[in-house]
Amino acid sequence: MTDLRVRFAPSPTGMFHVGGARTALFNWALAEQTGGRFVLRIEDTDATRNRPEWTEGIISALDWIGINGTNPVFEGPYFQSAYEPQHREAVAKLLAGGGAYHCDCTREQLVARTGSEHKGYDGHCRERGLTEGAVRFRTPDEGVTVVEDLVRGRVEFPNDAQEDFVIARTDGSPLYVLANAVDDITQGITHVVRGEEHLGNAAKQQLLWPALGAVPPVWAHLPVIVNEQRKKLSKRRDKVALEDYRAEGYLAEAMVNYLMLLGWGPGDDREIMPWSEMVPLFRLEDVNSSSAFFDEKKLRAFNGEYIRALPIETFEERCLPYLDPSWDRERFSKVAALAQTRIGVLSEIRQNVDFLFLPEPVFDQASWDKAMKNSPREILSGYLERLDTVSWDPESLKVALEEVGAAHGLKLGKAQAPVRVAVTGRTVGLPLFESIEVLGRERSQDRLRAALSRLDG
RNA sequence: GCCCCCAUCGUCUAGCGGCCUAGGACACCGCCCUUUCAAGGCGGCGGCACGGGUUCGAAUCCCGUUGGGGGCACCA
Repeated sequence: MTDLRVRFAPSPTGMFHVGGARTALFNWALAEQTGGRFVLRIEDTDATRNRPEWTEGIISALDWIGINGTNPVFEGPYFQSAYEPQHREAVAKLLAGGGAYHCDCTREQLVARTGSEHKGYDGHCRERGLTEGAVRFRTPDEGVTVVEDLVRGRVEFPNDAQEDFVIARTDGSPLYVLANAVDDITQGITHVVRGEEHLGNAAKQQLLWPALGAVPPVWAHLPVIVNEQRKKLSKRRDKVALEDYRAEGYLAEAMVNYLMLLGWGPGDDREIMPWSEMVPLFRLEDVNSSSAFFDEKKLRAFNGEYIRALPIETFEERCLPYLDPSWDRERFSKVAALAQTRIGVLSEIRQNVDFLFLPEPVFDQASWDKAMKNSPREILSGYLERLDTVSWDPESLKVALEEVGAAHGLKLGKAQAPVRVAVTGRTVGLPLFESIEVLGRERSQDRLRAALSRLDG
């Protein structure tokens, strides 16, 4: 099937959602695997939330996760608002063919007639022959509407529970369900792959497509991504902006890998897998139909894997945005490899190496207290003295501290604690003797002296 | 209230009637390695929501219950 056309149709909002990213990725995988096309359509019909920079944000977010270019073809963006004439034309056509009718009932009148807030429209205006008012689509009264969904199977919607829904407002402007269907038809979409929250729309659109003279697409409704409370991810309470993860130092490859595994798996026991290997394996039929929790812990573990797999030069470059520009690049290079196995997100690089560049290490009292337990003065001053003459390499620096520690009955594990905090400000971090080596003799000694006077102060 | 979807370790999943004593990954807990912390290695904890069927045989099929979730706008 080389004529597959999928689409991703976000409405422009301030930030691009990880859920949207997964939907886009699934669509993109399908396009790539079949040599089809991916069309981006910005659903901007709601003028109240529509700014040009939102669209740019969506495009750059998609670009970041590899959705761009010509293989497969990235088509668009199209703007739904630009197709309003077609939408109106479709409404007119439906009106003319009897598939839709005008209605001037107000919400209040409807509730008064049916005696309920939840009954739905009662068909009051069906035969009134109005020429003005909102436009309602005439739905069947009996039987069922069937949506054949690739991830959910056959889904049946009883028609008696489906009201004649509005497709155009009183002022003539078309509504989403209609516009969305018209655009999909116009743009030759063959597979509609979107979030589960649209399943109800599919029931309406399954009716709309034939009424508009088109054969319905293949439907696939993906499970929602949820938070720890099992609620759909919401921008209000959850961390959902792709950009935030990117800024923190998550690699696109890790994000893509993780997102693909939310609702889908390659079928074997592998999880860390490059995009190129996932694409040929991807099948909508294999997508899970139950909701999936977005687990940042696991994402971070994946990210760590990808970070460690980076060639060292690449790793260093990727770290640069998280370090001060004034910090010496060569000095950083000397410890980069040591830091690479110690971080899960790029932004964590800073706390691992800052002591090499700051005039004084960043101390926190808890670490200090914890490390200055066993003969700290003796260790510090003893080591300070040894540093005058010791040969400047990690092994010698280590042996020297071992000896100082032994003189006070402390093994290296205990003896290194006060030195580590004195030099780096922290109780955990890069290997100590490599750190001291890179820091240099004078600065290391300065820090030991400073720690000594801090102990007395 | 109505419609729809879903249900395997805490989490993401493998499983699509016998290969299951239910596999992997993340998380967690030990041990090893070790100058701290990681990384790495080894091991452990932990699950088929419940009740009925169908079948020689059910995590897998059917029904029900319970529990979650999504949707019911002249929003998208």
